[in-house]
Amino acid sequence: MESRIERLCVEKGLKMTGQRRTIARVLSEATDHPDVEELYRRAAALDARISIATVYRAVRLLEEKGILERRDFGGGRARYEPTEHGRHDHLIDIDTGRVVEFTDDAHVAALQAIARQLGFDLVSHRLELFGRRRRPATERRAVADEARTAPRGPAR
Amino acid sequence: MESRIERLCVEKGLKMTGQRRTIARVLSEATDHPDVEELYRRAAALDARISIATVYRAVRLLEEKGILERRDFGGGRARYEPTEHGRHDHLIDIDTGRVVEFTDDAHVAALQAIARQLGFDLVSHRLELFGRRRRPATERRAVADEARTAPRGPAR
DNA sequence: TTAGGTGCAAAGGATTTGCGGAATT
DNA sequence: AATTCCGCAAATCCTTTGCACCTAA
Repeated sequence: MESRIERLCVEKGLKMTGQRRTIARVLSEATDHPDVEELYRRAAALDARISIATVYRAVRLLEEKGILERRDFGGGRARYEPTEHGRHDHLIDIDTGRVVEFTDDAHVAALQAIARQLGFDLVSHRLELFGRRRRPATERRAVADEARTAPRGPAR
Repeated sequence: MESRIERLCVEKGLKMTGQRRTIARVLSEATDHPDVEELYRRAAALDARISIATVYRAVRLLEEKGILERRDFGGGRARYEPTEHGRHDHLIDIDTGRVVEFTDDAHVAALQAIARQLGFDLVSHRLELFGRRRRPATERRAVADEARTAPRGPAR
């Protein structure tokens, strides 16, 4: 069967080789935000005759075509996700690196106002929250006690 | 005279060499967000016997000491600015690359609420706006007309 | 004196690219 | 058949590091 990303590739007039089909499938099935290395691993598991250079070329091409979006969550490597129509931002768990998506419709208007105030039209924005998982109530009390003694500064 | 950053270095117990003093001065005088290459250029102009490796080592050290903050505005290279107490975010002019700072105190509470709702405590965040300079009123009308005909999508 | 800094050049990690051969349209 | 793509290895770009030599404290 034809994956969603593959369909988009065809619409854009891209030549569909076996490798590209595999990469498209991996991307279509991904629910996370894999980096190139990870995409390569997943693609190679389905078809061993794929090189990482091809993966790099594919994500670059798909980004140019607007099918993929490149993200940078720190850590030096780019991460990718399929372009969606519903805009969303990301919260990164600083302990595990896990990424949670959320929508912030309520804020876009506020951001536009800020930009306008500075003399700009808002074209796009990047909002990332870095957080730490909250513990259950009992444990949370202990954490609060600890914090009162030695408050931790903002991390990064 | 002793620059502001140099004073902070001394407070942190760093050994003040000639190179480091020069870099501290360049940083103290910067009002923008230079990358390492640019810092190197400015420092070398004051003291030719500085190597770029030293600049890399200095910014890394100063970041660890909390004197500098590393920024990533895309483009592959890190950019630096002195740590300030008033928290601020950035608006990047997509046409010129110029960076404008603004404060967003009003939003922090809202961001905390979002994080909590997702089960996290907010540790820090990154907010960047990408915008385009607004034109004067007469010209703006023309732009609006144009937009009504062919609305432009969110850029990147 | 000595712990820490510096320059240089080599090493690293992520990403791109030149090239001859291969697969798609 | 023409165009586009692929694998491989070499090349690039930004950043870090090993080593032998300085220098602030």
